[in-house]
Amino acid sequence: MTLSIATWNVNSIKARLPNVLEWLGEAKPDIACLQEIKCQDEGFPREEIERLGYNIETVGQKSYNGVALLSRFPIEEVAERALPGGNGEEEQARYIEVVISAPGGPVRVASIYLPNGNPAPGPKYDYKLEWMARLHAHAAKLLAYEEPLVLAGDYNVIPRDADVHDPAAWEGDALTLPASRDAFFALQWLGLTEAFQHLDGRAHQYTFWDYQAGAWQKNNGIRIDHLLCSPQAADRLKSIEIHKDVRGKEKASDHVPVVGTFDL
DNA sequence: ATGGTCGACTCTCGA
Repeated sequence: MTLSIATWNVNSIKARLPNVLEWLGEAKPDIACLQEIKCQDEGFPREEIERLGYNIETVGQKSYNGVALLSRFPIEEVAERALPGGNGEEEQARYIEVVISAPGGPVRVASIYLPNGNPAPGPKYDYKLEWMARLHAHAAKLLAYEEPLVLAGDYNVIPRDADVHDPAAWEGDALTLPASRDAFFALQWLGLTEAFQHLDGRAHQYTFWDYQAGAWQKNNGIRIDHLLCSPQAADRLKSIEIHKDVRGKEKASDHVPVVGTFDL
């Protein structure tokens, strides 16, 4: 039994609905983690997506951020609607974690929109690092369950120089700063496996191309959308694919889907 | 080439 889990920063679900429906219809992921839905829960186009056979949970926010989780299989529990460890009130909509009743057994999946952090240094960068520290603490707790777990999303971290077209152009950016990379690798040292590097690892395989300056046409991209897997998920990971062609469509998001398949 | 991309929204910010 194969289970496919995708992540895609759609950059507004309303602006992207035709693209999202087309892609879901073709790729047919079992589970899809969406980021930057940029709408409140009541504004999410549920019916159109439910019609394709998905159960839906959202954590929305007006104008900015917002995450969603789509699943062909029942969502038996919404474990978290925010990343634990925050101080509540000004919480941004960047995290949802669910337990899905997949045919091969339960799988815990989170849709993650990690703060961008620019400009760095500054309060936005501090918030990014604080958020990553909270994610580290929460992931440590989840790993103790020793269950299949996939933390999928826009991490806003370029792991290696090989994951950016021009490392010099990104020097000093919050997506490549050593503290950002250190925090990202600290998640892996906990025991999480980054699916792309584990199975593929090729240089210059990107998941984001800026709208500006002809970045897509010049293939000036970066790889910032990742699947992090617990040992119980990584052991069953069979493939990882970046759906690059999606970036070339009309009205494309600046990110493309990344899809992992598992024998689960 | 005196602009340069998009999306949400009140007009300017975030990415």
